[in-house]
Amino acid sequence: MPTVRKPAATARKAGVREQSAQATRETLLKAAIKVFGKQGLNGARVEQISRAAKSHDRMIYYYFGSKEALFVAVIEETYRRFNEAEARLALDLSRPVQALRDVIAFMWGYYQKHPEFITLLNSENLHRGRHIGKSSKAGEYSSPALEVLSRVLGSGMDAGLFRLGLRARDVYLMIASMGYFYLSNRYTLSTFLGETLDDPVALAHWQQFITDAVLRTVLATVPPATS
Amino acid sequence: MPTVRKPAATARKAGVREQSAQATRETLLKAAIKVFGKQGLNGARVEQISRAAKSHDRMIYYYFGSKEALFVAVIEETYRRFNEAEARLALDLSRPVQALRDVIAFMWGYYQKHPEFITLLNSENLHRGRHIGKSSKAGEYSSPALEVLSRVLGSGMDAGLFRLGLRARDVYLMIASMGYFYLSNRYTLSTFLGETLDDPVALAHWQQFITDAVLRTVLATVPPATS
Amino acid sequence: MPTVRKPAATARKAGVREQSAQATRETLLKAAIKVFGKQGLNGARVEQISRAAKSHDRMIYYYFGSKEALFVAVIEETYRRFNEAEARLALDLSRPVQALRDVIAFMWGYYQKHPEFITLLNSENLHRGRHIGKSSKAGEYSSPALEVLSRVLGSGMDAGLFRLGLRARDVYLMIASMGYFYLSNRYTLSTFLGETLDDPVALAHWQQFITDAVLRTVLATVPPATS
Amino acid sequence: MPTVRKPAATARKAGVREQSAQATRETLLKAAIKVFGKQGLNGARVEQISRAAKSHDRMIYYYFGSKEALFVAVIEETYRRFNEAEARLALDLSRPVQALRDVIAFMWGYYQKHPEFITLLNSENLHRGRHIGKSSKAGEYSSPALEVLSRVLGSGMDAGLFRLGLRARDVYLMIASMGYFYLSNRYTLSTFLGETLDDPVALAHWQQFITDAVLRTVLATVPPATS
DNA sequence: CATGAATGAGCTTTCATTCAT
DNA sequence: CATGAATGAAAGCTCATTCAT
Repeated sequence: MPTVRKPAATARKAGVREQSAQATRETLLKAAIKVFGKQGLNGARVEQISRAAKSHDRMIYYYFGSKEALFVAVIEETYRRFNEAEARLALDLSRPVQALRDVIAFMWGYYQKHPEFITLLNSENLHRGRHIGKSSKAGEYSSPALEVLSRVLGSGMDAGLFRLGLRARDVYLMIASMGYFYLSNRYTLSTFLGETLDDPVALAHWQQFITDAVLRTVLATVPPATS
Repeated sequence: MPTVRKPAATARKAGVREQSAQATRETLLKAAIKVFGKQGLNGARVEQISRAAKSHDRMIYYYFGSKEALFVAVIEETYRRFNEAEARLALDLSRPVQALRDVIAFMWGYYQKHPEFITLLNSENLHRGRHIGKSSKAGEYSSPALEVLSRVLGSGMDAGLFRLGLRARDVYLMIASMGYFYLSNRYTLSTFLGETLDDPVALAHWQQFITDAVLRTVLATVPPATS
Repeated sequence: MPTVRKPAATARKAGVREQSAQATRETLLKAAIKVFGKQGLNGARVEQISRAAKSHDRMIYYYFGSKEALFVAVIEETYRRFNEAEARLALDLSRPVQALRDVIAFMWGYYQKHPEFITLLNSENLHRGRHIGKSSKAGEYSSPALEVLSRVLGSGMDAGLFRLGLRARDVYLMIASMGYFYLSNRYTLSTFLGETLDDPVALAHWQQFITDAVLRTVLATVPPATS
Repeated sequence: MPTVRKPAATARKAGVREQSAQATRETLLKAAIKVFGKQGLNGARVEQISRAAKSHDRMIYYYFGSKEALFVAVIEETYRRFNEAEARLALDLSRPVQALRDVIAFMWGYYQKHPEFITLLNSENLHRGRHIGKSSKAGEYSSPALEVLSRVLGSGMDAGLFRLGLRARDVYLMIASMGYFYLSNRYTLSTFLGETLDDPVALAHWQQFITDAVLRTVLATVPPATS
């Protein structure tokens, strides 16, 4: 079993060495996110990553132990970032409809800005979640957004705006589905639909449609036609 | 540059030989669908495929020219099957709501019965649609369902049941999204949501939710609470 | 799991291909015996072997699957050869003492002519017999010599020459010990004893001593001093 | 060329530092004996040793200069211990037969209690005694037991018990062979003989056999059957 | 004295592909 | 048409060793 170094947390002084060690590890991790996030686990090459980090293959094994372990670290970091971003989402619960629109906009935006997130999740699902399973942090991944969404829905129900009995999980999945799928599958969809999905107009239209669909699903009273 | 043989073209007599050749080709293709459909393009091994087909690596090169070309053939065949299945879908246009339910049930069912379809599309999208692009049959892939769905929506609108201005494409994407994403990402979602998505109850619930959401999005008049 | 080719035993005609394939496999095996037999499992390099066989690393994996599997094949082959040689040993059971001398001479000679045998056994014992354990032919390794020796001893006992109650196993071990140890450990022994063990005189003396010791151990009546 | 530090030589004050330095060196050496003694020179990993010593790779280079040099030190120390143990052997020369039995028992016991001794010697012989040759202490390795044994034999001869003309070296080699070989090769022998060699009964039997064989080889008059 | 970080050479192994009949 | 043998490039990984404090 390879020895994996976790940069010394116990170091008395945060000297130059530790900093640079941390830096190496982090540079590698960032490079790995980029490369894995473009090519998936299988497609990525260790050397590609180490080169992108201006380091050496060897360092990946020094800090992470194996390509797979690095991938696990990448998945963890990616989730962490996503959760962090979700946690930063400031919602005005007193205006449930707007809050819901904001959640949709956030997720749609996040997927667009972080294509590596999509690729990594696809790669991980190709492997049937094997690496998340291995992760010791698996428990911490549950979405803070779920809770927030739950509060949004609750406040909407209290206000009589949203229909009762809705589960945050379902609404969350709906929002995620519609955004994720569109972006993840845009290349085959392009061929299938015979049109571009990438241009700003198409993207805006789809955000509008998601929003519309979610609101119609959630609202107690049908809104008048929006488009 | 490898010479790719299309058996039918060169065979002198349409005899036993050609048949067995066709059979070999088809066995290889089927095996390739299975293997690519489980591991993706990168994860699949040429030998795995030839062994699954009880044939030899060499035959893959004989019939298809390269691993990638085989993958293209697999994608083509997979699309063909999907379109064929969609084409077989018999809808009663006089009952638009039921027809819509049937479309949803069909797609949800198809994804479930054909996990290789999902994996293949994911793999193809990972490669930004490179292989579909290479395919000469790219034009034939557009969904017959789209057209059917278009007619369903039209008939629903005519009957005053569905709201006007709906695009079949959007509704199709919505249905596809919600089914595909759920199944494709079930492993990471399981961790994320902290619950199983695979059991019959969960699956039935989600079909119900999709149906509900689509109907609410499409219907001119809000239905009373369904669940 | 790598696919290992066993050269087609089912080939109708032993054509050039099969012959050359067999040849490649055998050349690799012979080279492996030489290299493993000089450096042990750990010390040997795959490339060393393939180069010695004027073949390629790849071929080792083609025919044997892994370095370890090749080592297993080497151990098997080495045992096979040893057993074969033992089996060829023609003993005159009517002259038990001479027969015993012949067994001793044979084993002492075999160890000297086959230093790789010693090195391989040492390497295998370093690994606690792991590879022999893996071998499917493990059962076939028991020495034919044991049986022959058993008959020699029996006939000697019947003739009243050898003392009763002797076990062939013990005598065999004694002969093997004294020959094997001397040759296997000659380098450290040289230092330890401060003399050369390799020269013909020393070798002949030791054979004489082994013979003497074994006979004294075995004979019912003490022979007169031999040296 | 690495600078090898002999702590005692450079230490200014024979204070705490030197002691702890000596301690580190010794801990490393002990760990090295263990690891080399289990895996041989090739199989052992520098990191394994430093970890077993709760020290660092670097320290091995600091104190010994290289892995090989450490191995030399290990061989030296191992020989030293063996000689020391032999030297402690108290023999009653007035009872030559018993003294001989004691020598046999000692060596058989030592091999059993010190499997690392066997592995190290095997490893060293695999390398044709290269490291002992490098050792500056090579001269000191000759066995004190040889001399003792010589005296035992002499006194036995004087008493008319042992036959004349016996060389201590030969008897020593005989005793060593039969003990060492049995233990060193027990794994392959197990397979070869189809029986366990490790259990107490088998071990006791073999000690008995060695003793018997040695005595028969040495005694002037045949003893009556012992077993 | 001690230590974490870094390194490059080289190891075993894998893979898609082509050769030779 | 089919097949076993062969191949080279490169992948992931390991190791003893040295650097920089």
